[in-house]
Amino acid sequence: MKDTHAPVSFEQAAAGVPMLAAVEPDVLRRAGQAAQVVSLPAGVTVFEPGAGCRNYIVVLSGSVKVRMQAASGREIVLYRVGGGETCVLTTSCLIQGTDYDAEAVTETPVTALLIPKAAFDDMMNASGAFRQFIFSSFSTRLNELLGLVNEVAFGHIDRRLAAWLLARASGGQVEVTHQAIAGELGTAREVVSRLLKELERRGLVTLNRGEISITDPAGLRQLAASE
Amino acid sequence: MKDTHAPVSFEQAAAGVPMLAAVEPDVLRRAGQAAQVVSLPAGVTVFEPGAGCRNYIVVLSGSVKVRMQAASGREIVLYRVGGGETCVLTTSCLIQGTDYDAEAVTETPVTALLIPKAAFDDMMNASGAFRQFIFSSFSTRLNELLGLVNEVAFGHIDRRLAAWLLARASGGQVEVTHQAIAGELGTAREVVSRLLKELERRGLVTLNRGEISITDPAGLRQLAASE
DNA sequence: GCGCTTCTGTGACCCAGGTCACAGACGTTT
DNA sequence: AAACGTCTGTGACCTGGGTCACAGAAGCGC
Repeated sequence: MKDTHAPVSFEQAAAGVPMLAAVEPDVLRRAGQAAQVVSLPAGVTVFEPGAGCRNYIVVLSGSVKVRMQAASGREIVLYRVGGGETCVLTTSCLIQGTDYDAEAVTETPVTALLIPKAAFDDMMNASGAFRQFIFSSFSTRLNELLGLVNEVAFGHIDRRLAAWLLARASGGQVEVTHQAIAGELGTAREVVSRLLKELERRGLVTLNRGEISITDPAGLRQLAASE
Repeated sequence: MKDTHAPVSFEQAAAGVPMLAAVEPDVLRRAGQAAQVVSLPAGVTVFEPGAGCRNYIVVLSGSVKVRMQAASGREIVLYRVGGGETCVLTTSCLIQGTDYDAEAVTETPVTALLIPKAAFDDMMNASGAFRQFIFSSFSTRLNELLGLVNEVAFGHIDRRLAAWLLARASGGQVEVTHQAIAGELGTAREVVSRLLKELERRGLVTLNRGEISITDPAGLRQLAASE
């Protein structure tokens, strides 16, 4: 599926999401009646702490990041939701009827499928494939979060920084400000600047305003893997 | 349900777990064929990182704690599973067919229901009530873990200690060693000792070997709630 | 009682990383 | 090119909390 032409119909949308494509046609048809496809620009808040939730959400294209904010203003990214994925927090709120306690922001233009709670419940009841989808999403995120707990509780920031750079670099580059990285990792900008400079000194990366290039991926990987 | 007489039959066991009692009788009967009730003494390792998983587990009585261990040997408790609850990690491993990456240890004698994967799958397919059960477990744990991430990333240990004491004290008392608390919170024993002494100085608790008494719950609560 | 093990208390120390306060550097706008 | 906003680099500093190294205390077994 191309990003340039966002799908407009539910059918096209569902076809582009493997897990949905596996859902029984009649169930899918019913869901299609109630569902809608929306597109959002980058930088939009999808939900905030305290908000309720009445739609199940499947991201079709683009990326949404889900983060928590401390009272101090510091923040940490919990996970991101990409094309074909869903946001567990939403599922969770939907199922339990509770409110969100994190916030979500689009980081690129995003197209997404909104499925009202009633239709969601119907799918859950009627389709094993859909349940499978929901469950694996849950499991995956759960494991990610366990990893995050581990990292945050015992890991060092230089490690996490290295890992983050590797994970987010495409073509050996990342376009990002130090401030933004700080927000990802849950630390302060100065710390990121210092650590990055240190990495540059060691020849692992080169720094330019708003952009970081990885010059020694192996070295970075080693750092990221060190305990 | 009393702890003193652990249930011996599947029927008795299921009856004691509200969420299972809601499952359709015929589904439950099928599951009962395959399931078994086990009892474990305290201090037994239920699963370890890297272990696979072939049974769904419902704790009937007692308590199991699930924790992660860092390479350094420091550890942190992720959550505990009490009577009528299930371990999401197990569910997750079962669904995804992946291995555990944490460990679980009984902290009291435990009775539990083991349901083989095949029977579990059957229940999932056949019973909406069961699915409901699984999903709310997932959601609940997920939220707990989010809270934990938040705490660990931004919280201070004195706060967490205060909260922990309040959560685990029964009758204003906790029987626990400082070492054990350190393992709960993911810190070092000396740190716990120091902080506890400080709390005692402030008149919030009194300390005795292997036991902590809360003398000023309100004060502790205030500390626990402070940002 | 005596010795062991398990807890607890503490001082000394260290270090990652958070905070503050600026100073440039770079880009953009006008 | 002047001016302004955004990024980045850095020094100085502070502090929470982790580490080490012991020294008592408390309970336990003999």
